[in-house]
Amino acid sequence: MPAPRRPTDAELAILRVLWALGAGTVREVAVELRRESAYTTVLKLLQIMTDKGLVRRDESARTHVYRAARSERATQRQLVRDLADRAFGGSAARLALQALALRKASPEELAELRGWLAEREGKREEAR
Amino acid sequence: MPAPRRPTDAELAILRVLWALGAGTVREVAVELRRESAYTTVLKLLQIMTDKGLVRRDESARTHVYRAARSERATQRQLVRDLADRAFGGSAARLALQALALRKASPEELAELRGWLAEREGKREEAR
DNA sequence: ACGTCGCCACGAAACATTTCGTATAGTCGC
DNA sequence: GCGACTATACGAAATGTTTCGTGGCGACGT
Repeated sequence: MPAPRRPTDAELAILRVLWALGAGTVREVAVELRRESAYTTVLKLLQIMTDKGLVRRDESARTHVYRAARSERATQRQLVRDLADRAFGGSAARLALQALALRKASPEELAELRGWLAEREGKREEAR
Repeated sequence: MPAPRRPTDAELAILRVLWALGAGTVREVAVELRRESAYTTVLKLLQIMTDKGLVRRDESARTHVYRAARSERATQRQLVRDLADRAFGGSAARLALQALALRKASPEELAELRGWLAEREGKREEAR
């Protein structure tokens, strides 16, 4: 149970909706994905995802309410680590560099990046 | 053929070997993946990948020689963009920050990152 | 009470991925 | 030519993913 498998594409699309809503019924999720999937498709996916442990289901009411079992952040971490392993020889830093080379970062994002690097530098100094 | 589909896990494992070798026969690739896949599995995958346009096959000799159709770099770009779209709302910069938060960067990688950021700063100055 | 509607469960089709066995044929040494 | 070895091609099973239809059940209005 500590290692739920990597979410598939369709599962991830549903998780995105749940993260945005906080929680939601099948219909609410289906409405958000209307262009992509029929109601029963979303229902089936959510049932499968419940079995897999990707979402949790509150069955106290007749209309069930679903929540993502893991945070968006934790899932992103898992996906990044997975991609780093599969395509970047395990180096998340190399992955990061490729990502940065892709598009222009916003000033806020650049500031975060500088902050991270500065903190990292601080640690190196301390270590002396 | 601007849009070959995202390589699957098994396909990516083979591409990694081909990028490392430059080019290789089925047997050479299979040897690298010995623990994971039987010879005919690798052969089948390479045949499928040829159809998909992921690799190119030189059939001039009896023993065919395969090459990755796209560079490692270009494929990484595609995968990063894909993951950014699927899990980071399209923001490659946020993906990069998550990758860095994994804290597994080596000194060399940190240096690269500093270099990138410095260059970036330079551009901002120039733009004034 | 009855019809209608929304909801969930289930099954199954359609498709993709991954695996490997078997068939077939070229090549080399003898 | 014959046998051993290696190569590709092909088929098909096993598994995973995604799709949706149908059926049954309860709630609600009239």
